[in-house]
Amino acid sequence: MLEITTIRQNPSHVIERLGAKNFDKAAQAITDILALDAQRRAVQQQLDDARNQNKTISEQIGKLYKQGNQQQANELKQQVNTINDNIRQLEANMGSIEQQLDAQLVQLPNLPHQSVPLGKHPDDNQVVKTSGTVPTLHPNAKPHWDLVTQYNLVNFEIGAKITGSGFPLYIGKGARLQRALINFFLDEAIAAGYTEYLPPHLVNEASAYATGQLPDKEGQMYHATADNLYLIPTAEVPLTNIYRDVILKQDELPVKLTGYTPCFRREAGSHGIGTRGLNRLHQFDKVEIVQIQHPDNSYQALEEMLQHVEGLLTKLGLPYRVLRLCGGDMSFTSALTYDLEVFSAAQQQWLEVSSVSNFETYQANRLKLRFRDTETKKNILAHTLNGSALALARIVASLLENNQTPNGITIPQALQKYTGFDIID
RNA sequence: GGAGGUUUGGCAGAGUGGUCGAAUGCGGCGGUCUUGAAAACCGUUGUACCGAAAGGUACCGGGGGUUCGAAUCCCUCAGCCUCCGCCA
Repeated sequence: MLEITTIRQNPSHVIERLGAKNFDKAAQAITDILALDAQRRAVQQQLDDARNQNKTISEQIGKLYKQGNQQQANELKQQVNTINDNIRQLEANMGSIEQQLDAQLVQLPNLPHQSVPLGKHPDDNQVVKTSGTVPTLHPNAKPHWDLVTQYNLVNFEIGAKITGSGFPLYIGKGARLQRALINFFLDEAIAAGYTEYLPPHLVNEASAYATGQLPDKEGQMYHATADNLYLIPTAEVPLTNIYRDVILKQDELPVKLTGYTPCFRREAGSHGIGTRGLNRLHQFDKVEIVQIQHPDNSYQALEEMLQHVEGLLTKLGLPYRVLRLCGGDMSFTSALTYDLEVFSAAQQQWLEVSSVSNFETYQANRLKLRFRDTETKKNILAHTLNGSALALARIVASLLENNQTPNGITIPQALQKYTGFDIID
């Protein structure tokens, strides 16, 4: 959520930046918000005054009772009753204003960073780098959804029988490859200074709200209604919520966390081309990296995280490209996002395997995640960042496709000590 | 799932209706003393909102209620602890 002070101090800048994110009616929204903000402050002043009167007189009543002066005390009670009627009205007023203000603020997306390219569609994303070479496949090369059947690595039909479509069943070397990738990614993150966590896979409403899944993306999460818990769509939610309502010491920054979790996404309404096989699932595995940073360092940290993910792809020998997302394609909560896509040679398609974002203070504001500035002694909202490092299913898809040979599918060198085998045949 | 207990500031721990935002201790920060450190002593030490400031308001697990007045009484929800049941 944007900070009200930012809006108050520089409304025209906010409107301009919201425009860069293709947010309609930014000017109207900001006008409404400023009006509500002014109302809120005026009403609060009145409320504070009224409460002060209540307190002062109540103290007097206490003293009068001690002196045994019942009659005068009763007179004052009448006065307080009138004040209390006023307080009740002001409170109701205040509640409604705050509700409206909150409803408006929650609808504002984060402001995009200056370097974010303008645009509305994925075509407007900027390719900032392309790396690695696309392999030349043999004549009988197949897309991964055929390979997994040929080598009995994944069975979608049985997954569908057990649960439903989009819940694959990994088998034998297919399952071991998943496990190997998870361990590889976690070890790499630990080596880069991240602390490993194994968080809960269901979260409560407050957590989902704090990282921005609620209220915007309600329908995209699985909801366990009996207990009002949500299945996590990404480890970002539990990992970032570790630091909800926390005030860090400045020297505790940066905080670097990593964790593996399965991720659950309803992906309501998305079917068809580009969703075959492992390309798009309701459940997939992912290792996430999260950083909590001083505002001065967050963009440098973003570049480091990008490099970390690039390093993983390089070690796996996968051709990839880095996109800087345009305003229209970025997530609601992000200020700057890099997407990393690998080229899956048999389906001749770029697959998004990672998204690395700086949220600046947008999440921290909802989380109430701050640090105490050693100089000014003030509590300042921290910057939060996260990235996939990496999402497994699509990595598996491209590994299988790109590394297939007439004799089997080869395992990248870096992964072999984790898999315990070097070929799937 | 059943029964009981508990939830107060960074931590420990008082407070059971009237200057309580909250005693005291520990910890933290600043200072005196010291060659330096420790000890001792003195001071200071929660968060948020409104306000130019003075100052004001809210917060004692969350929400609601009673009262002129609630950390304190009532209702309700949640967390933690103990015992029982069930169970990987």
